[in-house]
Amino acid sequence: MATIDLSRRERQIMDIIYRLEKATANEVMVLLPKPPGYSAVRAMLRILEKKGHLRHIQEGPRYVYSSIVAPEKASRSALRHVMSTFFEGSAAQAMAALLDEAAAELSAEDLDRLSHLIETAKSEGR
Amino acid sequence: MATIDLSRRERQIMDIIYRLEKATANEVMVLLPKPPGYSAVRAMLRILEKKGHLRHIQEGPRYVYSSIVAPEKASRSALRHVMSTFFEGSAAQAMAALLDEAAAELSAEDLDRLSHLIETAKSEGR
DNA sequence: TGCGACGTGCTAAATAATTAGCACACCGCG
DNA sequence: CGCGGTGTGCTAATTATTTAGCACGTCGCA
Repeated sequence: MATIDLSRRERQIMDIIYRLEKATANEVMVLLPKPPGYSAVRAMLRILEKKGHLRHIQEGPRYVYSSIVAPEKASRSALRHVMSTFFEGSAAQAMAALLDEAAAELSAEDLDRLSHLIETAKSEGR
Repeated sequence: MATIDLSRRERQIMDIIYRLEKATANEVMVLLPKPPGYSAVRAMLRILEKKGHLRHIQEGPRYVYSSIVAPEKASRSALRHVMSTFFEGSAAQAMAALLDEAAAELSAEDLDRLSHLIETAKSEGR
């Protein structure tokens, strides 16, 4: 169920596919650290599919792979994992760190939107 | 520089050590998924130390391992990694997801604190 | 038609990760 | 003392991962 029991290459490939949403063997290959040969990548994709992490559709002549679990769901468990590993499971701490880390790249609009989300959460939480 | 080129066991062990801040071989072992034998764990710790990911101090009769990079720094890059993998590099999107995912477990105080942090960020960002 | 570029699957070899085992040291205590 | 428990390091074997190679199919085009 989790990225926690994937091998190194498997994890690297899953990351790429999450980032791209869908990808061919070639696209995966070029993004891989220390890219192996083409058939190595294809073999890994086939393994990941057999293990139930990926599916493929045939698009024209080639396979396009995508994740079985919805990106949104995967992102949630990635966030949970970071929370539990580094922030004692606290979302508030994680958000604070995120805010601090990325403050420079957040626009005023981003911040307004976030304020608004928080206000909404407050009123719902009562 | 990142967890991205650790093997599966190495990653699992680093996660545990980040979570605990510091840990002995025994502590690591019991938390490991499908725990291997004791000497397997010690071997991995030694390898991680040699690779420069861990250091140890001798505490009484045994070694206590901790991360070389400060937990705070490690958490930042973990967050960045999640951001770039799942949220197109956007901290705002990541925070929104975090808020949504964990809304139920956030107290009113948490939310107030976050509002305040955001206000601060707004005024600084001008 | 027939060749080259590109796709696939499968398999076996090379490499890396993971593990257990042995040898030894130190301590506390009957 | 001397033995059991717990710690360490190192090494070699097992097991898993990762890779390249081969055989084959399809398409487009000279």
